[in-house]
This record gives sequence, structure tokens and C-alpha cells, in this order.
Amino acid sequence: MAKPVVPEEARRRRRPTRQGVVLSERLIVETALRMLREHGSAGLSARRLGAALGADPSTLYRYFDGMDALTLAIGEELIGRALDGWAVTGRWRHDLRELGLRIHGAYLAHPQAAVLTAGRVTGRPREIAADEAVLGILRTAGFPDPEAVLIYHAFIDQSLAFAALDAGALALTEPSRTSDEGQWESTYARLPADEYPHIAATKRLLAARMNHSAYPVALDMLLASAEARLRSLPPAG
Amino acid sequence: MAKPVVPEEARRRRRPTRQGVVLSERLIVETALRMLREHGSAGLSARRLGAALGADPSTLYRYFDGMDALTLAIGEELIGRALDGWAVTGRWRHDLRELGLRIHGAYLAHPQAAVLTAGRVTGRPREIAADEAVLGILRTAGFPDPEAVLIYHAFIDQSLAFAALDAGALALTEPSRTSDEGQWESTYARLPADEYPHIAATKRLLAARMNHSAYPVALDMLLASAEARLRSLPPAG
DNA sequence: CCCTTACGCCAACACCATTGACCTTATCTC
DNA sequence: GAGATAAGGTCAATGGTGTTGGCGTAAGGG
Repeated sequence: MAKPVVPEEARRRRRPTRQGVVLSERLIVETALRMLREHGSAGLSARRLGAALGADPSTLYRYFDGMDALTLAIGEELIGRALDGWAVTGRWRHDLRELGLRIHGAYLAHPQAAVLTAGRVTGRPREIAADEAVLGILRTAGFPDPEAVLIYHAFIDQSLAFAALDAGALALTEPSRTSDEGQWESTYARLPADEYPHIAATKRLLAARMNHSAYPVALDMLLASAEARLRSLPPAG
Repeated sequence: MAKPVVPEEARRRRRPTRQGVVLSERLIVETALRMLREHGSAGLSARRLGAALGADPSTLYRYFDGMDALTLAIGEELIGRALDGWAVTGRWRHDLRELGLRIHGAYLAHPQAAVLTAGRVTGRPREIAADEAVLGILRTAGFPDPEAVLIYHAFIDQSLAFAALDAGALALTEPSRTSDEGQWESTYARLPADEYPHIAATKRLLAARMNHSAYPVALDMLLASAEARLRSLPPAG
């Protein structure tokens, strides 16, 4: 790489931009998040981000090793926001439910960013903290290690997967979104009842359901299943 | 739109390309799928697709209303492939499990395409067929309509969400992928045991698990939970 | 066999990420 | 305080992208 990136904590000289802005990783990530939410996921580009910061696009490469690295930093920020203010109560099912909803919610608050980052493992501090917390909750609840790891994996991936899916629906550019949302009304509700009897029989229920997230239902089902497994275990020994 | 797209069935004049290829929606979608799998998701562009077809990029706009429409067509093709050869046996839990694994598998066979399409509702024939099938299985199994709709929604979104998430992992460009996969070995396995006791205690299990998909586990948990609900219902009446 | 127009092609536009060279100036040393 | 050093902001250029308007050719209907 032609321009090695200086790690944030080693940064010393902070020369202001031609337009007087003093850059930092934080400032860049926060500006990127704001741009994503205001102008859609196509609205984030090195050029526009540079312009929004009052800096030349190429300056970003002094802070991030390309747009991909910036993406990872944004993901880390989202995970951090999900964990802010979250605390373990000791009721494992309640705690996991709460954490799942928080992760899902934090991502959905920035759908455009979520789409870019939900699938990436960053290995940064806040993400690791989330992993440690989930494993701790399950092991403390009495799940044996192999079981705890399985459930941890299913729980965390399901949360991120739904976050990405639901964010994707919100993040569609305007023409695509209205077309997708209208599908249930326009296409599905008008299918011939003889060819599609089951859709026809439930079309009012479907129309009411399909524009919401299925995550809370899926989460509760996962937790219910985990609880059943826990109860069928021999008492701790 | 300057160049209105002629629907496939209304097409009559099929002028061969300068290089002798006769275009069609099918041919374009199949070529796009092949390119995605061979050259990665960055490898699909109007220009390259045009080149692969022996046609000018702009010609594609005679068939699809932009790259987004092409994306939807690819998604429809993937759903179709998942359904090919699938048949209902009457054992609802087995049938749903099979269908879920097929959808997941069909998308993962084309990770790059899956990433682009898994979040989109296309409203095209084969997608509708899948929806009808799932609803039918649940209603026939004895779930009351509101319950059937909830579970249908959770099931189908869970399948697509995991397909997208897992495909995303496979679809990363080479440098990113090896970095992501290495995370479990390099970062997580070496965390200090006093700060991250739960990760440390399970690190061998984690390393073995985390590079696989959590979908089969999550799917089984969802189905187990559904079965428990079904059993707790008053006998059909 | 002629006419019409569908459809393939060309050229151009505005955008994108990224890089290498340049130069200003904040900070460190003496 | 003066001078040296290099961090980090800027400029310019490269080679990619999706998309569009206009043009001409030849396919197929009559």
C-alpha cells in the first residue's frame, strides 16, 4: 500500500483541512453514518464524504485503508451503539431477547450502513464484547459448552442476518422500495384463488404481517427452543 | 425511460449481435450468473456482461430496465432452482426443513448473486409458488391461519436472511475473505483469558463452529418451536 | 418486395475508488 | 527561538462504472 495508514492512537499532527476541519476516525465514521442515513446507501462515496468533511477524497486514505476498512469501522460503531446502556439482569432468556432486539434496532436505525456491514466480522473491541456477553449468559444459564456455542452462533448470526435483511428492505432506493412494498397489495392479494388457495385464504393476514419484520417472532422461537433444550438436560452436575 | 423495454413474450425480431449471438432474457440471466460465480460480485457490470455476450452494454437496456431489474430476474432464477425437484411428502416438518435447506443451498451456490437478490421481493411466478407451498404445508399440518402466517413469515425470512448472510461471507473479495476467516484463529483465539473468560473457555469449539453456517441449527430450532406450538393447540376442530 | 420499426451499436456524460507526487506546516530537537 | 523531519492535506490522473440519445440496419408483416 502506497500510503500506510497511521493507527488512530499514534496520530500526532492534526493539520486542519483547507476548510478548517480537523479530521479524526470518529469524525469520519460519524459523518459517513449521517450521509448514509440522509442520502441513501448510494450516497456514500469517497468524493461525497470528502466534500462533506471539507477535505479532499484522497485524504480519507490516510485514515482508512480503502472504503472497505471504513465499512468495517462503521459496523463496529453500530455494534457499539447496540450495547450502549444494555445490562445483564441474570434472567438469561430476557437478557438475550433484549440484546437481540437492540442489535436489530441499532442496525435498522441506519439501514444503509447495516446493509454494508451486517455480514462482516470485524474483530474489533465492541464486537468481541458482544460475543463474550452472549457466551457468558448461556454458560451461566447452565448450557453445557457445546450447546452454548451452538446457540450463541445461531443467536448472533440470526440477529445479524435479520438486521441485514430488514435493513435491506428499508435501504432500497425510493423507486425500488415503493415497488417492493406494494407487491403485497398489488400482486399477491390479487392472485386467483383457485391457483393459489392458501395465499388467497390468508391474504388479509399476510398483508398485515408482511410489511413488518419477522425477527421478533423468529427470535422468540429460537429462545423457546433453547429453553426446551435446557429443561431436558440433566440437572447441573 | 427513453427506451421502453419490450416484454419477453412480445419480442418478435431477434436480430443477431454483431458477433452472431441471439439474445434473450434467459441467455442474459444465465450469462450473468456464470459471470458472478466466475469473477465475483464485482465482476458483474453492464460492460463486462455485454462483452461476455458479444453485445454492446447498452443493448442490455432493451431487455432490462437497468441493472436493478436484472438483479430481480437473477433472484427469481435462484428461487426457481431451489424449487426444482422439490416435492411435498406430507411430513410437514421434514418438508419445510428440506425446502429451507434447498433455498439456502441454491443461494449459496451463487453467493455473489445471492447477496444482490436475497433481500428483494420480486413477485414473480416462482417466488409466489414457493410462498404458496409453505403456507399450504403449514395450514395442512393443522396450524390455524394466524399461526401459519406468522411461522411462514419467520421461516421464509429466516431462510433468505441466512442465505444472504452466509453468501456475503463467501462473496467477499479475496483479501477481505481471508481476513474475515482468519479472525477466529488470529484474534479471538488469542484473547486474554482473564478479560474474556467465556471465549477463552470455548475457543476450540468456537474455532470449529464459526466457519460454518448457523442456518441448519437455527432452522431446526425454529421448526422445533413450531412443533411445540402445534402440539399445545386444542385438537383440530 | 417494400415499409416500418425493433433492436443492436456508438459516443458521450457524469460518476466512482484509488494512487503517486507534491508541498505545507505541526511538532520535535537542540 | 531556529531548523529539521515527516505527517498529512491536496492535486491530477487512471481506468473503471451505469446510463442515455441518436443512428442505421435488417427482420418480418403486408
